[in-house]
Amino acid sequence: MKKKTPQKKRDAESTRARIFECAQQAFTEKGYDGAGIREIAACAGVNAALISRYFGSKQELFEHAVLPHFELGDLLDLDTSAFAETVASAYAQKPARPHEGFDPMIALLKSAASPDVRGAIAGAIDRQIIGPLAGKLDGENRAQRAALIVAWLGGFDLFRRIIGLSSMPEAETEFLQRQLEASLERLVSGQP
Amino acid sequence: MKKKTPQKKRDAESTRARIFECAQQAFTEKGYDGAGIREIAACAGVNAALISRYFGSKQELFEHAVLPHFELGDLLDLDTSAFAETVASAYAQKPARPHEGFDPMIALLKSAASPDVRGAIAGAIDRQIIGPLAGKLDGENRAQRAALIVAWLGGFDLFRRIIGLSSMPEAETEFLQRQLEASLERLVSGQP
DNA sequence: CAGCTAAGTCATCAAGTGATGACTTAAGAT
DNA sequence: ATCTTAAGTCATCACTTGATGACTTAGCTG
Repeated sequence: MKKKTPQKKRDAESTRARIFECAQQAFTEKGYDGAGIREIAACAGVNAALISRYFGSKQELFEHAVLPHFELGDLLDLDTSAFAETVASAYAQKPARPHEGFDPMIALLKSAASPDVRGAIAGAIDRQIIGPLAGKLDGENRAQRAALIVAWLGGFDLFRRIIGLSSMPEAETEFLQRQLEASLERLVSGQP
Repeated sequence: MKKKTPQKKRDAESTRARIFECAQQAFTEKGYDGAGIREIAACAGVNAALISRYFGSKQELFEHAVLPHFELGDLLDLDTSAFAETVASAYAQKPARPHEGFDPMIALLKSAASPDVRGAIAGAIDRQIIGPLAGKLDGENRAQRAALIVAWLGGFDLFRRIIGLSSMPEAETEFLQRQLEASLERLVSGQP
């Protein structure tokens, strides 16, 4: 949680961008409840009141800074056969414990308990992840299978990278990846 | 969050029990950060100061009231073949949205972001769940597989019952159960 | 340079946090 | 009946939280 680029003064656009970056990082580190407006403002080199002025409320800041980044991105371009392998590899290789920088999944998991943003989070996931992902799948119960994929990956990140279970450490990458991949494969293919 | 049994006066033991119940319920509903000491005290019909006196700190209250209930219970008696089916059925049939009463898994998930208790949670899971569960399993990588089972169930509960994804509603019990069971089966048996 | 507008700051509010030490009071023992 | 000890209360501290309205100041335009 340090200051970013040395701010050239009075440039609303870049100030806004700095606030975004700092908010993303803070929400990733501490979750919605844990991150304070003043802390974010300090990181951005700005007075806390400005954040309220720009975004109206902490809640809206979260919604603008974090929620839009719930997305599949490149993953959408993969064909279904490569999907499970690619995603499993990506998740298993994320660093196990100290995550620095913006990670939307971590920010989501750490903020899920806060009633202020829980609804918006659910909506964003449904719209921006489950929907598109379900669209890629074939067979039956696509939306449910998409949701289960998200839940599986979320649980993985939560217990490995946030709670930090000692049985899921850095070292075990390959084994974890294989297990993750096998379950994803099932959900992607939709076999009974 | 209502008052419980009408307190007969000056019975330390029953007061302690009332505080425990209220704390369990409050932590389940709002998580560690969201639940306040005064709120819990009010529910127990007791002054907030008493809680500090009894337990020293909110953190210790959480550790005594919630953590000991992370346990497998009856599940430990099942043979491995029945395990996946039983657990999948139990999890799929939990009510999807408004959970009332103490649910250790929900309390855990909602409190995982709080640095005050994260470490203790990790320890409790490792000791009280992963350990015993790994002991039941055969084959290789038992602890890792046990951890993945917990992560899978945790993710399921988190996205279905806390975040409330619209694709995992009450109705879909059977389908979700089948998917859950299939993945658990793999992790339990340890096949590649 | 003058002046206007947007960018940013300041002081402050009201509410709520967990925690503490000194107090009161009820219940059981003598 | 009194006395002691434990059970419970009260007032309060020191802080933090998000939010607001009035203020200052920088930078562009004419």
